[in-house]
Amino acid sequence: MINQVTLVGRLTKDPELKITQDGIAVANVTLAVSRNFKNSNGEVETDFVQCTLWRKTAENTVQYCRKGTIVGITGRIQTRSYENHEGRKVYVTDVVADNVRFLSSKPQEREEKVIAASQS
Amino acid sequence: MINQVTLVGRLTKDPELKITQDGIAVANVTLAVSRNFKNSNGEVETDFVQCTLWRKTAENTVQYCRKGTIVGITGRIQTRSYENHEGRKVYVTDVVADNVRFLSSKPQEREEKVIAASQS
Amino acid sequence: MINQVTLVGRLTKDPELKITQDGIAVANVTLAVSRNFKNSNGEVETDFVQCTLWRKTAENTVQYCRKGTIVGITGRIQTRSYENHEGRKVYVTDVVADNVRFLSSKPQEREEKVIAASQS
Amino acid sequence: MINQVTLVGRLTKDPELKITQDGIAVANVTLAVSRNFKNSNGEVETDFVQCTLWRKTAENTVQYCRKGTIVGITGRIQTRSYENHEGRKVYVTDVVADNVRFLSSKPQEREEKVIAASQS
DNA sequence: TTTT
DNA sequence: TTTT
Repeated sequence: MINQVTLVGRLTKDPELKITQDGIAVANVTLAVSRNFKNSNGEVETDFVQCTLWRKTAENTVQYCRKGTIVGITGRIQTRSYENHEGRKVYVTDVVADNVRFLSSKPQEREEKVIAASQS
Repeated sequence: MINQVTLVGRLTKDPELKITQDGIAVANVTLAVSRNFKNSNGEVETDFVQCTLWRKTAENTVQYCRKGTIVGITGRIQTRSYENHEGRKVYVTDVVADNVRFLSSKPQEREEKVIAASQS
Repeated sequence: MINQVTLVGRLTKDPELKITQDGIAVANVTLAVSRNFKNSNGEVETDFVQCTLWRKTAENTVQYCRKGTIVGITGRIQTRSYENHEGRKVYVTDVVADNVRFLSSKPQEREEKVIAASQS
Repeated sequence: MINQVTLVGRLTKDPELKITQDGIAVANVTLAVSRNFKNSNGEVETDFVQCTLWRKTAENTVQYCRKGTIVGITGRIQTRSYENHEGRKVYVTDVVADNVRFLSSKPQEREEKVIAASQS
């Protein structure tokens, strides 16, 4: 069967690396994907799509991308469920990336931004 | 920006037509998409993906498809949010179809199944 | 950058396995993909798309598929060029598969068909 | 059946508008799509994919894009055939776009470049 | 809440 | 919880 997703959009935040209990690198990012048509109010709507990146893909994205970077992601849709603190089953759907491409010109390094911030 | 999904899988239920307050036909279906590799326990895992179909697409799917029909869907991922009865914001993610293709041999009509059931 | 193709269609012929000079298995197949709208003459048009399968993917397809089998292929578009016998450069475009899924019910074995043919 | 292509790459030339005999706008462009892995010589290979754009899509692309612009195209693969001047059948495969997105920062206007050229 |  |  086929489950294939292609996204191009902007990162809504600086991506952050987490490490699972098994020592595997992960990053959860959300992509802002603006549509190319306007709704009845003349506004461009944008979809916000959650994505999960693993290992090298996560590490590279955290290293090379920032809030606002345009990124191309291919992967598949996945729904996981867990029990919340009230014992209710909660469903979470996201795109598990198998590939991430960096499409916008190299963003500022974090260091530079920190310096810039400390000077303003 | 790009937000493009292609799915091929089986309907987990007979699809049902609903009509919105504005008189528009909708159907919510879920697709069982088995992966083509096995997990560490040697089992084929399957992803369950929720899809929303509108108008003619909804009507045709309800008319021609049944539980188990193999269906190809193209569309885009969308996340909506609403407040649940406890006033908490709940996020729901699904695929809004722009096209549905019927890929398995014509399934039994509902009538036939009712007859078959009443005879067994 | 992104180069991603998803096809679902029928094999136009029984697939055949070839072996390259380096001993690698290949199969060249063409997929008949009918469109889901009619042209101005009320006919459903169909696109014929050439695909190249390598190694295990080629072997499995040759083993499990026949003319008419519905198959889902994901891959990328590639253009190769070569000089023909007249020294003219010829360009050939096809889809290099990274994945093939078998979507139609198991087709007849070749042996069975041979037997059937010899009995008719 | 399904025939779906997603490309992100750079235009190899300034796109040009042509008008068919029926008065319809067309543009033929080719996209340079670099792969994200290296071949055995350590080089990044790039695929060159021909695309055909129609009407508004053609007009907008010619107006807003230049050689080098990063562009996202969705569409379907199509093979046409024609007889060449020697009476031989020639097959041409390209991607017929149903959507084009402009992904790189606004490129220079053609006028500006002409001015710049005339001043250097 | 899951399909063959 | 949202990006330019």
